Amino acid sequence: MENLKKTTIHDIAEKLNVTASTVSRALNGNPRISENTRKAVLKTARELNYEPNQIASALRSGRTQLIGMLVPNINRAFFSSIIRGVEEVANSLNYRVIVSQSNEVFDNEENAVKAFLNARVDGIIASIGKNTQHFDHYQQVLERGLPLVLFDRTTPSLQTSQVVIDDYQGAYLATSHLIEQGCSKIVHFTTERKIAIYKERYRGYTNALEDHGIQMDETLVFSGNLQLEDGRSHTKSLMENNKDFDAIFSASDYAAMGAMQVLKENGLKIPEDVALIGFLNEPFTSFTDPPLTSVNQFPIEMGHTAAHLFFNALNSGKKKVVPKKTVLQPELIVRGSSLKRKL
Amino acid sequence: MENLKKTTIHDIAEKLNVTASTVSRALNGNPRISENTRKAVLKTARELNYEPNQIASALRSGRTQLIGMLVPNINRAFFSSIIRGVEEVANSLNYRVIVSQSNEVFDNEENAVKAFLNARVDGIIASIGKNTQHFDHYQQVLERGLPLVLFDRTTPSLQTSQVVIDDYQGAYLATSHLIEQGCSKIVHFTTERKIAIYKERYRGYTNALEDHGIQMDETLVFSGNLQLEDGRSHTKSLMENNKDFDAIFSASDYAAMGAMQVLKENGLKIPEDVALIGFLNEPFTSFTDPPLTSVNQFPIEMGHTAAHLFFNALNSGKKKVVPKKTVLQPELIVRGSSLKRKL
DNA sequence: ATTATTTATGCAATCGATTGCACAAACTAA
DNA sequence: TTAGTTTGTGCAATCGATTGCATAAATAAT
Repeated sequence: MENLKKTTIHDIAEKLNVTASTVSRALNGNPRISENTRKAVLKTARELNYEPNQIASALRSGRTQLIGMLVPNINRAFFSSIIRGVEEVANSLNYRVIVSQSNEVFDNEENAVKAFLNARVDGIIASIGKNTQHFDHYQQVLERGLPLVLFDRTTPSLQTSQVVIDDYQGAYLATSHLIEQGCSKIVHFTTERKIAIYKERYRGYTNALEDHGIQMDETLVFSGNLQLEDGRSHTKSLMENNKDFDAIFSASDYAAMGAMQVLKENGLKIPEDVALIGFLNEPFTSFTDPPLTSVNQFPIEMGHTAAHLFFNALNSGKKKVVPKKTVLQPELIVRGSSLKRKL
Repeated sequence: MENLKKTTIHDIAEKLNVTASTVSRALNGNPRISENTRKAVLKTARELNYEPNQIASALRSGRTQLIGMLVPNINRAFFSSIIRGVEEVANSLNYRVIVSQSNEVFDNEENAVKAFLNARVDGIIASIGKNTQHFDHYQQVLERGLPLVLFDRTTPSLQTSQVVIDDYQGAYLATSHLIEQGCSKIVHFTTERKIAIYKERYRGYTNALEDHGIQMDETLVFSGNLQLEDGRSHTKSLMENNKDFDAIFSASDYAAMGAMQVLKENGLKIPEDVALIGFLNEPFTSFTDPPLTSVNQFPIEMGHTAAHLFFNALNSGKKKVVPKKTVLQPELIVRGSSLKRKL
């Protein structure tokens, strides 16, 4: 059949009457190898169609050139864009990314991390599951001296680098924008505020109100799962109770979408009767009618940043690096759903 | 510091006064090991917190438990859902998935495949880039005896398993539905029809027209990149030329969305004046106004199928398997953009 | 010309698990 | 009892590349 036998450094060595050590060094650009030998090795390598066996290299050197990447959901635009960002940086440095998803289930998260360690990844980039309460599995990663970078969903329990966007600022911008548009009775959709990011968004919302001298009304805050259905039911409940409100700031685009549907079903005009803002800038937000104002988290850039933090930690070697926390600034993308006054 | 030194089978062996061979066999369930020894090994392994080094195992056994997965774009719902599907199956079998994206650039595709081979993946699952014309890199995969499964974007040039949906059927269903809604002057958005899937959709469109006795009008077929902007410009050109049409069947949801925007901008009612159907059932399709009728490709199921084909090929070992082609049946998801008559 | 230094390469162990073959002990059959 | 099996382990090579240490050859210093 075909030439299935792969060529190794030994084949190259034999052909050139040198040893495998020399070939290895030549290929790795070791300065102790003479220019002539190096050239000969490279030439022969090409001729024999040599391709390094990364597994063998990994075993000996301890570096697999693999990054384990853990996300709650791979098929959500926000996360897949982050993966994309990480990958762009990683691939350019000849690293590969293994992806796993937790589906927000703690056991999956734990298993994925273990599987990564068994696969001997050089480090892990992860976003924590919604229901994760303890972090031993991540702690183990750190104890092995492997780089660990957390993004978006992080925890103060772990002493490690992380990248988040300024959720507070995003919420503050959104709420302020609504106020500037003349709204004052602003509803907020959030979720049980255990996770930092939702806490921060809530804080941004309340502070913006306060800074503009608007009295906060707790009955306008709804807590749920931030899915489409939650947005729908919150809005229905607003209507049924004849609540007086002129804007909704939702911590999620999906819930905002649910609100938009119910508002339209009830003949309310957006943004004239109720202005609407979501969070995350999901791809669909520009396709709704009216297009949905949202907060862009720059997921691809977040991926880039996560990767850079990762390689920083990786290259600093054994010497402990001070964990770095990068906070990206979000951007309010103003669209029709909140723009009452033509600028 | 911490106990950084990982325990190996040698540590277990030493503690039990047996050899590493025995430990290895015990851990792998080799029947030649006595029940007692096996139990002792497992117990000690647990005590010492042993975790197998997959790299060492991979080097010796030649199996890395890694699948290379290549997609054009990871942050597109269709592809990320397929990845999700593959992953679900792979992880349950203790395989990991390395993901790379080609961004439709041939060089990237080639490099990614090479990188996979260097990483010694056990096989590859891929969707071919739009502009890929030759397939040597994939041929090499096959020549090495590695499983290769193609999904969605495939080619007859490669003798290997593949999974696609019945694009013909999807387009036929869509077009027929429009006809049943009373439309007869049906526009089609497509792309240069080199890639099988678009050819098939075109064929489904024309055959449906024919079967319903409608004369095909070539001037109603627009070829472009199927992005939002393409949909917009095609539709504008229709309007400017005062074309007589009552429906659009787009081979992509994005182009359909572009059409929807322009139609609405021109005061046309959807579906009364123009009915509209897309393809892919992107998440946003249910959020547009009116919601966009589309063709569901069942991406997660496609991922499952791809994975199953992969493991079939993998487990059949050296003996050549007959490549299998699985064709999934699509489903027309009827939404407001095409539903003229209330059912 | 002799010693010291640099340069280029080889030697051999190593990473950790797997596996074909050998072999002792225990058991069965004749 | 002796030969023939079966059962359970050990031995040692192997996968392919890396790397600390040794060393021969070439060059520089005295």
